[in-house]
Amino acid sequence: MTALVNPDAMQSGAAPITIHNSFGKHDAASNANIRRLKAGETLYVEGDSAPYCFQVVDGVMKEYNTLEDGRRQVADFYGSGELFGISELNEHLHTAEAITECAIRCYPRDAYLKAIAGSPELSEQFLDTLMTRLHRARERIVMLGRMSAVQRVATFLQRLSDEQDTIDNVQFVMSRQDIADHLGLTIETVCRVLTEFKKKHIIEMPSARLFSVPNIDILDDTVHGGDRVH
Amino acid sequence: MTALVNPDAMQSGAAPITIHNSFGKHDAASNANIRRLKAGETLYVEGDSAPYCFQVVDGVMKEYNTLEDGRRQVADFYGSGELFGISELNEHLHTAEAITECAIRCYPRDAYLKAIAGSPELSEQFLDTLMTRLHRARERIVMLGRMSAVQRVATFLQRLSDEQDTIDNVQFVMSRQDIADHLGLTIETVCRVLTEFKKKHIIEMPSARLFSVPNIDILDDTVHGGDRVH
DNA sequence: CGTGCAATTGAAAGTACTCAAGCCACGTGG
DNA sequence: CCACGTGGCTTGAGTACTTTCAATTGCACG
Repeated sequence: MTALVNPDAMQSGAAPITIHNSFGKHDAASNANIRRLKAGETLYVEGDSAPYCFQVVDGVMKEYNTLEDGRRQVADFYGSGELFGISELNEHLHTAEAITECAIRCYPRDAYLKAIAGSPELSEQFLDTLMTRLHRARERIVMLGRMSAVQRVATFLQRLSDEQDTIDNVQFVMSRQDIADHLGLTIETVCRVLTEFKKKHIIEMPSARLFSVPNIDILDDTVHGGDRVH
Repeated sequence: MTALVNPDAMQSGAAPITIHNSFGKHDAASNANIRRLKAGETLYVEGDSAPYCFQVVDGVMKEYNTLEDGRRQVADFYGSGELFGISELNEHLHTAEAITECAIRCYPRDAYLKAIAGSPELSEQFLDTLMTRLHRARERIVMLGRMSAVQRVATFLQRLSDEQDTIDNVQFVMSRQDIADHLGLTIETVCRVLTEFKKKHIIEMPSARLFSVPNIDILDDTVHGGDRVH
């Protein structure tokens, strides 16, 4: 897994959304500086020029788009170790905002690309990251295009559970609104589905920001054909 | 119309879905072989190992996923010049099928990756392709997550029109089913939206597989706030 | 001139959305 | 210490949009 500047970042269990990686040992980090953000603070906005690439050291970030009429679509969430803002051609295509308090490492893009060009190993790592991103994006396309609200929420719960590597007291790091904007639903629908899950004992929710999964298989079924059944 | 291998491919306006490129001059093509597919034929299936990367020489391909219950999601369409099946880590995550008769260049993946590693220029091109794919995917995420059926279809018509670089007699290369599966709609909804557009004179449809756009701006409005208005 | 598949249309049902109100935890100030 | 205001979450009622199911039409082909 990803080792980081700040060894704590990983163990602390603080970072609910996992990983991927990074520059590994290679020390392009030398000329990178750390930026700290409060929850809700914006790192860059859609249309900004993109002189830096970023990596989450600690905390959770989200990247999203806003439509004319104010509807939002959250492209992805990034947790400790993950790179983001890397695939920009010239300008940022999303807005990046801190969900929790964050520490972000900023790599000057030029140096970064040069480092990649110079090292086949680094280059491979980078390609890997990019490909993985593409796969994630495509999974989301399937979800948004062809899955019901119930399936989307169930899938999302799975993801959180996987990333936090537990079944008990999994945290919702982000607000209902963020979840809704990520899943292409409204906040109300997300709520309703969650209470439906509670009623069916698919999950327990000791508080609004925590859930447990008594039986993973049932959640799994829900992700797959679980609704649709009449 | 569709033209071919030859230089024409791009200029002729033949390839209905355009864009992007390829290995350029670099001759990794030397040890690549051409494979011909009939319409409807499958090049690879989700889960296949992925020893090759592909490039459309002529025709149009689609890549899609199938869910347990048979619902499909078309990830993307690829026209002349476009690379596909490139971002696979180990195995194919989609099924690739010919929509029209196709000629496909197949690059052995190893040679291909080696070529990339060896040439910074090639590597850059490849990165570029990958990034552009990611952007496309993310645009689709916004579409699927936050746009109405009307907006999705309008966006799709724009894309076709752009790619074929004309406003008159733009071709639907793919079936209604493919369009529906791409836009996350049903075939019926696609039809209804199209006839709605006809009635509103946003488009004309001399035949089921052709349309013209008398006034681009109206289509544009439709893509943006055009519905939602009460 | 059938046959068969693709596209279109209609009617009914369902799912998710909108708008609106209620709830709850928490922090502030009286 | 408790009333009050705030923000995030939940619930309810009604509606709008899409889907589902079921025909029907259109068109290419033998």
